[in-house]
Amino acid sequence: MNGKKYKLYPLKLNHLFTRAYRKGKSYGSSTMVLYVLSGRDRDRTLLGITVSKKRGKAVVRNRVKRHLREAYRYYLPNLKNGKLIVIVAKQPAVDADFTVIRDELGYLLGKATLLEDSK
RNA sequence: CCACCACUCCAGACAGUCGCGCGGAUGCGGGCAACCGCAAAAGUGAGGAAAGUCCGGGCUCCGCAGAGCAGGAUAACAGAUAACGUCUGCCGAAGGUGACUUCAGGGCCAGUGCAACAGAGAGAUACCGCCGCGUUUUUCGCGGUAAGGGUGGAAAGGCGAGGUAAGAGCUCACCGGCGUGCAGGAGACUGCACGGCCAUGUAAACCCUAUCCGGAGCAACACCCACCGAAGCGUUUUAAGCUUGCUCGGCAGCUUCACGGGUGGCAAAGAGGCGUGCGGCGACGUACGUCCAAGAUAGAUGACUGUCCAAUACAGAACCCGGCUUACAGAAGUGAUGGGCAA
RNA sequence: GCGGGUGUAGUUCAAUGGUAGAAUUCCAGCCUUCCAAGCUGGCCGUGCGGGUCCGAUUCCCGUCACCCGCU
Repeated sequence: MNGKKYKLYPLKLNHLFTRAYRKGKSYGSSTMVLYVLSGRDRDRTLLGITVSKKRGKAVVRNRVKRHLREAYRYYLPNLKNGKLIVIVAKQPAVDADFTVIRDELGYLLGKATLLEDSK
């Protein structure tokens, strides 16, 4: 961590979500789908998380969102800047263990070449 | 000890590292302005159901809710409450050996409707049968009858006696229902006496009776900065629009399309919790003392490690309260009931 | 968050409180050299749990699922 703070910037605007779905490259695994697009801001990478109401009730959706956010935070120090990332949770993510979600997210981020020199 | 009943309470704890929302001492920067951005110390951060949105309020606006009709809700009685469809007590009914539990529990003796099929007949009857008379070999015809058979969820109030050709509330006793009177009770109701009458079921069928209800909802609404668009109707009687579904009455604006941002509302404090005293069978009221810090706006609680533990179920605040209903792993406690054993 | 609506056969729809029906699908048979079409027959049920009623798709309560409108 070497003392430096890495802040998580949320992606909130609807049109950015729509653009990520339409124009972004997608990478899938069993628990989630990753949409990646180059953003306008060079210094920040924005993260949006989507958990559909079909996945469960409020408690379930919140838990999935927290797991995804925490997993994202785990890779944050090695992440490239200037991207838009949208993570869509799939049904198996509801019952998945956190370590599984973390490993799959790492696999997808590597596949999308978003990680700088992996330590 | 076993079984069962009622009620109360908890909803994993502690430590460490990283992370999130609110908060902003303080510092830096931006904007014409409202204000915004960045860093950040202290402090602080979901529930008993936060849920379903089924009721009742607060609050806000429309508006002046003014009249009538329609419509909706509730339903023994008395109380509690801001209010309620909630709660308490009590009456009645049903269940349980019992502690106790459950009940949409007003009115078909106001009126109307419906009761399929079966059955002779569903508030109106005679199929079989019984009895009498005529005929007479049986049979058949006429009359009487509702005790018996059969059908049905329900069949002329039930049962016994008298009575009769056979029978029948035809008469009588008891019971049930209704009415009147008297007594008790705050009342529902209970008890007793007398009396006409027998009156099927269904009001979660229409309906009647009593009581209550203006409409919309924080995406309400107010303010600030920017923008000040288009079309249609109306301001003239009508028509159209809004006001409640309709009529009268009222309003001067209304409808459709297009369309930025921020602040307040909104959060530490109220019909608040706990304790004690007093009043009340109780719901609850009252006096005193004491306690209280979520406030997001794509929406904050997670990850890892260790210890303890019987174990973590149902589940995430979105203007705020009082209830109801539904979901739920378990843990703890209090009181009562029935049975067994021992003293 | 608020307001409103709908659940009937695999599908699209009916049904005054009185045996849940039609079309289509599917299956079997007939017809045909075979297939299609046609003809005949059959299978398939009221979202779920209670209540009222003699009897509930229908009436009442609860619950679940789905859909629509309002930023």
